[in-house]
Amino acid sequence: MSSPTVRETSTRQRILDAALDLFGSRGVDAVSLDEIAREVGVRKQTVLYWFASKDELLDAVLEEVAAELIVVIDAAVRSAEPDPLQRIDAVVRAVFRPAVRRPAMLGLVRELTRLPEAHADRLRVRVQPLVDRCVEYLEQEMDKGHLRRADARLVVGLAYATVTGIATDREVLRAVGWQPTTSGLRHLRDELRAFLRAALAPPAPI
Amino acid sequence: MSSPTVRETSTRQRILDAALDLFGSRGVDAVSLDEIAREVGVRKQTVLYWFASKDELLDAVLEEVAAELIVVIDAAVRSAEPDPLQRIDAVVRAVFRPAVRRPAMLGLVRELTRLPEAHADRLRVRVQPLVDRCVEYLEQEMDKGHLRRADARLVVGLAYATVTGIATDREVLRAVGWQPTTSGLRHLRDELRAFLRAALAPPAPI
DNA sequence: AACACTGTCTACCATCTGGTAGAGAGACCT
DNA sequence: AGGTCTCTCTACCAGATGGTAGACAGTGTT
Repeated sequence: MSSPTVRETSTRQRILDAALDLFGSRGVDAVSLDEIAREVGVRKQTVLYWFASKDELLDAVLEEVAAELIVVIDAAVRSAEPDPLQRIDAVVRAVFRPAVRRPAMLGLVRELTRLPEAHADRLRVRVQPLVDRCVEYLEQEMDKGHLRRADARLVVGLAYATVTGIATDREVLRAVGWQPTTSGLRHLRDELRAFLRAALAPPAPI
Repeated sequence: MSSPTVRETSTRQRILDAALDLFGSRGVDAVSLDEIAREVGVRKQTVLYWFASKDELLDAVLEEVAAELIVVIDAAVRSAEPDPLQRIDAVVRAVFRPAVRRPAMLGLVRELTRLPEAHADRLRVRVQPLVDRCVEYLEQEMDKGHLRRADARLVVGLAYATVTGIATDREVLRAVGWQPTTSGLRHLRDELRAFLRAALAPPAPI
């Protein structure tokens, strides 16, 4: 099909990347095809050549987000420690860097709520198995007493909300006086880990 | 000035309300003045009569959000128990209902990150004192050993992110199979409270 | 009766939006 | 050389957007 000729940073891919960043950081409706094209250094009609419509472009972007999210999280989940708290910690560490570096990514996930259901479903369906696996795992560990007893489904949602919120809501961090320096980043990550660990740990440790 | 003649739901106020809901739920850029006007049952030019421009309307909306947020949170903070965990619990309970009932409210706060700084500042400046007071309070309680020792500023940010995220990210809740029924709501609220309590409680209780 | 003020409206306008039609340049194939 | 295919472009277009100008009706005020 559209197998690349030489460079892998094909026009198509560059459009996808630019669209992800713009959609995620400023909102889908607020970003015009002209703007995406300008960002890539190309005309709007070139964008429409690769993606028949804005809708189709958005679908492709969501597909990419799903793929990246799945890769990052799945890898972290698999290669982690046996202790659930450490395993969760590994996921947070793995997610944190890309999330803060590229807030558009999670920003786009957040954007889902504002999108027509058809689009939202496209991403949700892909991520769903991952969520279900997480829930199942948490339930097992709760049963074993390794995690605080709670509704595993909602705990997944709550933990996700915490991570996403802190990674995307820059204004909130500004309001509490946080600075986006390197050490600030590390500090934030560590506090986030401690926060989640405390929220998930069983009430009476060992 | 624009003191209402008879009904308090003046055109101006109805425009503000509609704008808040639309801006907050769908994004500022994605909502047109025509749409707001249609929602109110009036022509676009009437909107522009009350607010000279979309920017000015947005400013007024942000001002209203700030006022409401401050009232709700401040009241909960003041009228609460002496124990910090119970006090936090009271705040969560107080914020939760309006937040879930009118997600546009917190949605608009989230929207700040996407807005020009001038607008973001307008709200942040108003909420800042409240944040500072919260931080100070948490620090005191941490010193007394009533709360888990942590960076109080970031803890405020994290707790806020959790509440806002769970209240506004409907898609996430759908993904974990949550249903917006009455009992579902209560259940969600209780899990949220337990989650935050665990995240903030000191490691060795009593 | 004349006037001014208030609030809503109709009539426009320049600009931007997503999208169509099709030209043109280069690469590849025969 | 001729033809086809791939990719990017210019030229448009219909509709929406934020905003201006000003008409018009109702309500006091004098």
